[in-house]
Amino acid sequence: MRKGVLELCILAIVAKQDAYASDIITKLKEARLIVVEGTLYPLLTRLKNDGLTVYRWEESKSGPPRKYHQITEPGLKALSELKDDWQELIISVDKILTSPSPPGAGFNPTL
Amino acid sequence: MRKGVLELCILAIVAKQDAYASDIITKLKEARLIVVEGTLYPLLTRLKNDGLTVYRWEESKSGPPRKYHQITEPGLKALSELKDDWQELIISVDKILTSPSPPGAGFNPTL
DNA sequence: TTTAGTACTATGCAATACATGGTACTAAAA
DNA sequence: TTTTAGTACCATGTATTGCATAGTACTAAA
Repeated sequence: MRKGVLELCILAIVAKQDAYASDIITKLKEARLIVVEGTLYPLLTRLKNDGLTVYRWEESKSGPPRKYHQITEPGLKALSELKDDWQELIISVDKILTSPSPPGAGFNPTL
Repeated sequence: MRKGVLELCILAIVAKQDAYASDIITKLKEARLIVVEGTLYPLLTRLKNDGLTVYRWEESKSGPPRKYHQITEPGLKALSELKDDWQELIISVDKILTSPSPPGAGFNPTL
């Protein structure tokens, strides 16, 4: 139901600019979404295996080479669909949370 | 991360009025959230085991007795916290989706 | 007596997110 | 030179969540 929110965020990030894992974690953290390596790496592998992203290696002056992830055409399409799903979920939950209480509800002498 | 959206919806529904399983499925469906029995019953059991709801049996004229679920004080507290979490998640995802692209992003001659 | 409708329950599976630990490269400190 | 710290990628196991499937049990109508 609420499947793929993290996927949505990561696709959105790499759609804006190619990024490697630490980049992505930093950007998620800036939005107060705490994600750790153990979550992110398998997810990036999944996105690649599904053809939604590709990557290239780039050397770094301060450590091992970096895997820069880049979105593909199918990735852009998936991103668009995930955005729509997300908006629909927000609307659905909002309906539940704001729907009016029927008369008499909330009176629970036995609680 | 996005843990407990269904839990939020179900707590919100029973907080408004005591309900049994088919009631809840109907109300979720009205908000375009499709949930089946196999998902709902274990979740209702979990809520009860966590002390967030209690239930009472009521006889029915058309079938077996119904288990009416009712929210408890801890349940109301949990509902309030889940609502806050949900709002924060919406804000976080929105930040990711609307954050500005850095200069040069989107120019990918190798894609 | 059988069939249909309603409602609750049990079991197993797949996906998601996390914890944990490991590998490997660079550069600075001992 | 060797050790330590920092950066970055990867693998494995586990808990939770949600779903599929199948089964049980009660009532009422055919």
